[in-house]
Amino acid sequence: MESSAHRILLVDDEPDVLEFIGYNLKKSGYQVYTTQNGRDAIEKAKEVNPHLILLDVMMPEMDGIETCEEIRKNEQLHNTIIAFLTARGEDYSQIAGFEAGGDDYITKPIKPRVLSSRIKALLKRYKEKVKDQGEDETIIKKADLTIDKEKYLVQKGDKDLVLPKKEFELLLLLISKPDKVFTREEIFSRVWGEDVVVGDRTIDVHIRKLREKIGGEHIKTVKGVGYKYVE
Amino acid sequence: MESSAHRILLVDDEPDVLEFIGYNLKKSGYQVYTTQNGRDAIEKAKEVNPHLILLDVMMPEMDGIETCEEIRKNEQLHNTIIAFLTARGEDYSQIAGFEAGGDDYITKPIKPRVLSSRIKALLKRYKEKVKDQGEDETIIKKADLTIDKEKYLVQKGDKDLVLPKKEFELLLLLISKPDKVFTREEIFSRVWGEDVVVGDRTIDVHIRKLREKIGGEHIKTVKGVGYKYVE
DNA sequence: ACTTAGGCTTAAGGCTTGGTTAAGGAAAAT
DNA sequence: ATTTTCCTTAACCAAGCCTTAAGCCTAAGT
Repeated sequence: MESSAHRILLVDDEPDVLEFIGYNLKKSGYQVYTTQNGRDAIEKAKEVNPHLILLDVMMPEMDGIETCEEIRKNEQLHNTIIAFLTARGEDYSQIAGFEAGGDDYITKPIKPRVLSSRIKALLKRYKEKVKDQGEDETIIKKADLTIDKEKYLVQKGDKDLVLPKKEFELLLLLISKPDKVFTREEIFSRVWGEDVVVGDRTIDVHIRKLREKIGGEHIKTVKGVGYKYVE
Repeated sequence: MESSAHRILLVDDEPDVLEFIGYNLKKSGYQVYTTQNGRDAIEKAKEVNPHLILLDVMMPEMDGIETCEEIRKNEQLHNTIIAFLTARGEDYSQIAGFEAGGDDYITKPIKPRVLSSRIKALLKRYKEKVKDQGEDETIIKKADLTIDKEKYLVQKGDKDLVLPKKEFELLLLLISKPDKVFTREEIFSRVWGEDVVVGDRTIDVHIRKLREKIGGEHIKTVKGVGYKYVE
């Protein structure tokens, strides 16, 4: 029973808080882990792969923001939901929190009832997040194309193609939802990342190379909107 | 591009504030509408159905709280996020604000960077709110028409039509409220954006092309007023 | 019947947007 | 250190969407 419950990692430097919140979470049926600082938190997170991390912002040595950024760097923990705990009135940290990749923000003092419903909502979101990416499948087949995420390999018919990273990821994105039009913005943010800035023509060039390799009929342009993959 | 961006309605009695914040929001890619008092705000809100309303608390005649309560009475605007703008230190108004149905509370003076990340978070919340209720549908069906926002595709009967961007968005707008008459102003503001200026005949031409493609019987002209979609 | 207001139609150009190519720099492989 | 591959940029080109302009049509008012 325990192992099927949701795992929550609780991080705060004050033992009283750990005690109090931890007790309430356990009572609600969660599997609770605790640490008292950021560094241990990262270790523990890698170890137990929690569904949700509750992270105090104000901690000595390594604060919550920093810890969050560190956690976000870990591929394995990509789906983990992170929520910050903070004292009322620290507006500033809220902003930093979202920028660091946090998903929510809970102000202390914490009322158990509030916390519990908030966490329920967060875990619901977790499920959706995971479902959206859905197919963790390493192999995708579409028409005459076979894509192997793990091996970074694409087969067209019976020919093997080796695509460079950017081209591969672009293809993967488009093919993940056939017929859906991806805007340039979407493509940038999913393939290049939020804060990388590259010129407008960069996508075109990659699209062109893809068309060259997998056949132009599959990738269609919707002018003024974006690109899509069709069978 | 315009109509697919998030719409923000900004309400403040000081033109300077409208100018400053408005400029920054536009730069961040939002579609911005402004009014200088509560009564106009309610009108504008009904018209453009914004995702987010930024509402100054201190305004002559009808203050932000009152405006908020009024807006909350409107069923159509039930999903709209409302955030208050207020000078630091007016703590009492914060409580009143939440009681009136506000979702957040932003203190002036406003730093652009702070505002932008705050708004990003708010709009994220909007999406969840809407998704929970299952709105924001990507597929709309009306009579013999099927419109797929995601695929940017219109099906009439069993024929696939690919509409250019402006035509597509125009159709989307009209069909979003069948039988409602959209004035030319409304259409300009929602499809072209607030600050784009184009001649009067432009809409006619697009309407004509739409009629040509989806059948003239669906789109009716109401002389002197505007256009509407009927079954 | 004439006038006028408002919308319809058409075609032509401008202008936005995407395609193409080549070249230079960065990164990785040898 | 050298070579090769990959990514990005820039310049130019092509396509077609968007807008405009001008004349036509219809309905309503004079």
